[in-house]
Amino acid sequence: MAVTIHDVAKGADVSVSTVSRAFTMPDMVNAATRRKVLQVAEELGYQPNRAARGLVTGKTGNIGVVVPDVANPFFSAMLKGCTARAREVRHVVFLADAAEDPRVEAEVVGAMAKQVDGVVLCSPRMHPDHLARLVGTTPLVLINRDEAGLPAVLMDSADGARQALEHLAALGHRRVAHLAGPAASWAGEQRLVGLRAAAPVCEVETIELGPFPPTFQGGVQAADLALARGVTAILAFNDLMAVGVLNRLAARGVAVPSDVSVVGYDDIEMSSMTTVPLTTVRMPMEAGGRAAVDLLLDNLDAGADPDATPTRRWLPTQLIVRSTTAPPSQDAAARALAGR
Amino acid sequence: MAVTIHDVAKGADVSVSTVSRAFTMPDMVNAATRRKVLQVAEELGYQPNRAARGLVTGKTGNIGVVVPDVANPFFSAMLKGCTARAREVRHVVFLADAAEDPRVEAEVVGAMAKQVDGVVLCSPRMHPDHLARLVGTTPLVLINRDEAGLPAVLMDSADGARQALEHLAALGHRRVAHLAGPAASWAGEQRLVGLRAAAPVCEVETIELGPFPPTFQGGVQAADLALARGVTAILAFNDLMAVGVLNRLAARGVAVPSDVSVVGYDDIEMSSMTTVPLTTVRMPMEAGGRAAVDLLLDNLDAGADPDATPTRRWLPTQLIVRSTTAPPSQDAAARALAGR
DNA sequence: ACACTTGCTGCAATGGTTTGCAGGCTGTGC
DNA sequence: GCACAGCCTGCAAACCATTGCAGCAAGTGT
Repeated sequence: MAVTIHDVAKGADVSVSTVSRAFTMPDMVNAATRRKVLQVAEELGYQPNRAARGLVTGKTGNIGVVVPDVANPFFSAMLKGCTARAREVRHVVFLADAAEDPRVEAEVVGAMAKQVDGVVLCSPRMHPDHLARLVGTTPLVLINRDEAGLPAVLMDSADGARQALEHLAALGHRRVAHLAGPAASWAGEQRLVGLRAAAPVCEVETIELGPFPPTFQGGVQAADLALARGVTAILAFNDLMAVGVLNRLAARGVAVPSDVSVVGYDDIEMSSMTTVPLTTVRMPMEAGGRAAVDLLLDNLDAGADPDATPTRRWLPTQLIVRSTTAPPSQDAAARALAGR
Repeated sequence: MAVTIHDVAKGADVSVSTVSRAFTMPDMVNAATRRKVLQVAEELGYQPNRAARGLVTGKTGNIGVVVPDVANPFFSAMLKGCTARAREVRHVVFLADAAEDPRVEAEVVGAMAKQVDGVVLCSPRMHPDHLARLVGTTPLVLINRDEAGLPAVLMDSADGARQALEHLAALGHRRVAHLAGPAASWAGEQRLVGLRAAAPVCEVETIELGPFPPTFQGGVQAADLALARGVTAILAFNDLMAVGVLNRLAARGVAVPSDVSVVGYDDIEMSSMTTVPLTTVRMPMEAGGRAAVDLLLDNLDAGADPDATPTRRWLPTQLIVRSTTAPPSQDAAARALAGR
């Protein structure tokens, strides 16, 4: 049924080798022959079977991507970057959704390992030991996790935290809550180190709350706790949580940004669509996806070359100031000062 | 590097045939032998190369999924359904993002055709002719598009429109705007037919506006047009647009739902997170993805069996009433009656 | 003791592609 | 007219797994 290289060979009256070369090493075949082959291939709608190629060359032209949850806008944006870049370099992507389960993460890379040239692991939650067992199975690139000798694309979350805190400090906030996400999150850790480093120099007191689930509901839940600590500003683990905070605040009648300022992380699409658009630290999600496939491919080319191997690629983050941050009102500031 | 069936065979001191059978036809091999083989395989971390299997059996255990845009929550939910179901039936998915470009759609299915058992096309925008050319290349299943003899999973958008309109009519609305999405959308057409059928029986006058881009901005833009026509309710093509409408309405100081009611379609996550939660027609996106892979697999099993082939699978839609719909205020109703 | 069935196992062919090697043809320089 | 180089091209092996067929040993029935 499907048209193979043999059909093309027959049609162009050459051997399969020639057809193969016409595609993969064009200047080794006579121009006229090549034209003929390509034309026949076109007519027949022939496309080489990458799987078969993979068997012999070890390079399939496929790359795998594993995400904890495709439906999470943070990861779907990242995935978008991966697919877009992959297409540009004529690769195809294998996708696996780990359903937020660390065990399936390991399992799925096993399932695709043989069919891909390498795998991009987006914010893997899996245990370091499991990760270690995967090394050697297939080339790996991590996004937002820094482990052993593995190449990784890292977003400068710590610096993002600094930017956010400086912004709040400049507005006059002196007491701000930080809502942590999942305990196992590398990005979360980074934010904490950034925050702790910046707090003294900004002269602001930070109240660390959490961990909370990094969801809308997590934000709703956290908002009340933050409020109880009498802060004038809230730094949420991500935009989803920030939106939850916003909602809860509105429900309780506290005005944003006059009573309380709110800052998120990520800058997902939704952030600019809220009734009062969200100030947030933009994470370069799509760029991260692109960078990861580039890194993967670079490492593949480098081959066994020992000194050209694993690298980290740092991507900058940037504070996007919108409308949920402003100087605290007199009242709010006073209450915060009272430390209530 | 990678461990092959030969390594296992050597390790277990049997032939490759036996190893192969131990995996694919377990009861054809002696229990003791099988145990040994499986154990060695486990130790070595062996996983069969599905690509190689595909070459000889014609069944790779991979399925392809093509979406117009992974970052669109509607499609990422659908994709989630596909990956989840695929995993349950021990398949792996190939993903392609067509970047909303009808031409890439065709191209990418070509690129994966040989490596997958079949392809799920989510709301393909491509021209019927191109679609026709793809048939025969590889088994296909459509989601939200009804074409020629192709198997498809269809969501009952028309009925959703009816539900929405009946709801509004019952609340007392007599003049409602419908904001159309992209002209080429099958779902969009369906909604219109549902709407036009329901309007007379509900005794409501519908104002058809559009097409608009199915985005937040599209909604912002459309809101003013709808307002100018003096309607008391707005039916938006999807939730993204509905949120845009909500935003614009808020900006212009018109109260939702007292002045104007708003209804969306899809029920993406965001819909329940808006300051006033959105009433919307839920589309079973994840279920649609799951149904599509089931349909694909069923058709594959049916094989060439001619009467067991293409089918349509209809999925119901359901109105989710939240807080953006209510009876129109006296004022609003009067203005609408005046037809302004 | 014999023929026959049953249950396992191995051999070898198969699938689509790439690639090292060798062979053929043409052209060049003397 | 000859040797030699340079282009092209084809042959055949290799990659990893599956599967029809045949072989072999043990068990069954008489």
